[in-house]
Amino acid sequence: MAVRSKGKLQLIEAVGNLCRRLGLPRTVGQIYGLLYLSPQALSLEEIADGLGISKASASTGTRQLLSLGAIRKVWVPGNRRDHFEAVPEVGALIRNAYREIVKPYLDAAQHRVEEVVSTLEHERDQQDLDPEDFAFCQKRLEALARFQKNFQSVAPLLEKLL
Amino acid sequence: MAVRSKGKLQLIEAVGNLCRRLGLPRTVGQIYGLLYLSPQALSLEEIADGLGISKASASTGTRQLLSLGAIRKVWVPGNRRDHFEAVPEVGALIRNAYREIVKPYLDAAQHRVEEVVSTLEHERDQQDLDPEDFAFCQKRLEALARFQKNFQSVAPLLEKLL
DNA sequence: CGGTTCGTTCAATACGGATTGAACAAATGA
DNA sequence: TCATTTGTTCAATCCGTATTGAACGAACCG
Repeated sequence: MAVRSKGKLQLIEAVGNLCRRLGLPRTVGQIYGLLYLSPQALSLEEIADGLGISKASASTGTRQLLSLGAIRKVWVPGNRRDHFEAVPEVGALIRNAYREIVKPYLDAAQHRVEEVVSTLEHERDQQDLDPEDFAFCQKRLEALARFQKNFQSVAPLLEKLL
Repeated sequence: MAVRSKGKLQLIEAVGNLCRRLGLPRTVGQIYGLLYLSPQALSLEEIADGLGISKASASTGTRQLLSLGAIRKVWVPGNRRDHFEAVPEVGALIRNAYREIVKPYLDAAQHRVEEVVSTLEHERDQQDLDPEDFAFCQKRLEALARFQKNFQSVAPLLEKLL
């Protein structure tokens, strides 16, 4: 049965839009919003009906949310279906997302900048890159690496504060 | 003339991908990457040629970057064309983006949560929402508002550290 | 004034990824 | 064992938006 409450729909829509901004499917946010305001755990079918989306979307959406640690699968006695409930600690979710997604990305980025520098060095040695041009790029890339390093050093503190 | 250096292309691609993740057009990131590693300011046509994109894309892309404060328009003596250079202080760019984009969004979100609560109160009063259900939602939304408030209070500190 | 050179705008297209329907697999119960 | 319920997978579709070509306007030059 579709969600009737106008207020709940407002929140569901808002979380959906937030997820879209963050590069996640809108349905993922909608599912989390629905569960966040649901006193009982909901089955896949209840989620799909509640939001007016397909069972397939509900299935993939819940799986993404599970892998993000944003929802939990709970067992409802006397019921074969899977049921889901929201993990309501939003701060913990963000900390986790940082550790699992942002942090690894930043580490990879650091490495990528180093690769670029060594590629440029190689090109300079092969006379494929003007030395002056190289010097300029090196300066810029070093500044970038400095920034990244500084960012990574304050990140743990930041993680605590959330 | 298209960019030849493999190293520069690596960085251009990386910044393009980063922008895509952030919900910005890939070309915007590519333009910034190109300018970030360019000793001289470049004209629109040089940007378009260098990246193999259309003049139209270069035009809209530079405008977005200008509005973000990520590039500057510079005047090159004896040349009618507009020229662009990167603002290389990445930290300042991020701080600015936070102030201009993230902060306003968070403020609006705070307000939106309050709206949801009042909508739900109204629905409860109209017997459209079960009182127990309402109480649960209220609890959840209050927790959410608390989190937002806490986040906004540490944000200024965070801004300093970057 | 024409004729060029530039930059912007906008309707049309292209593209990536979200969403879905249908087929499938797994588990349950008669 | 077969029928039913439930969840997943995947190719096909849909949709939003990035990108483009072409037309336009503005500034400049002879």
